[in-house]
Amino acid sequence: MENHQMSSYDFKVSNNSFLEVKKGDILRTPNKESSSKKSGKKEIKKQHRYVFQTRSHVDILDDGYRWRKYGEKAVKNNKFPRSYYRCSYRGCNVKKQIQRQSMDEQVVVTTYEGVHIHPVEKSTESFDQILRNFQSTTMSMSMSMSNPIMYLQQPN
DNA sequence: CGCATTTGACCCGCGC
DNA sequence: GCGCGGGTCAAATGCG
Repeated sequence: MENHQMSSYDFKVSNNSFLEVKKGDILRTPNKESSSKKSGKKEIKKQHRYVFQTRSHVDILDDGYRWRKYGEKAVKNNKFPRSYYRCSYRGCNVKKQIQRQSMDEQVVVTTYEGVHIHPVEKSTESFDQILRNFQSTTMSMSMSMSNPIMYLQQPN
């Protein structure tokens, strides 16, 4: 269908759904570098941002970390609300937002923001494996391509 | 009883 | 300056 470059990975998931992973662009601080204004308030800038586009009927994907939901807001162009999660570990400011596409109810966009400062609590069956694979691949890809897109799908 | 979720209010940046 | 869209807070509630 799409004319994107796609790499196929086999991904074992408990469900019968296949995963379609899309790498978002790494957004860093634009022109503003938080010079003055409120000092000691929000020093945290967006460092890493991974955008996962998952095709599944469940929005909650267990990646091994414990998340605490802290908000939910509806976005303008989508009929489904967006959920905001945060890592429960103290000091770990990793955020995560989950949004379902209105066009395709099955498509769930998961956005990770930041890096964890602690190891994974639970042993994820395959998600952390795919995550690892995904990260290493996209890192090398992002250097050459500005818009790396990957598709992961599970064969039945 | 401790922790996660819920949900409306609040807040902030931006465009008009 | 105000309204809007998006992000976060926090009190109440729920649940194991």
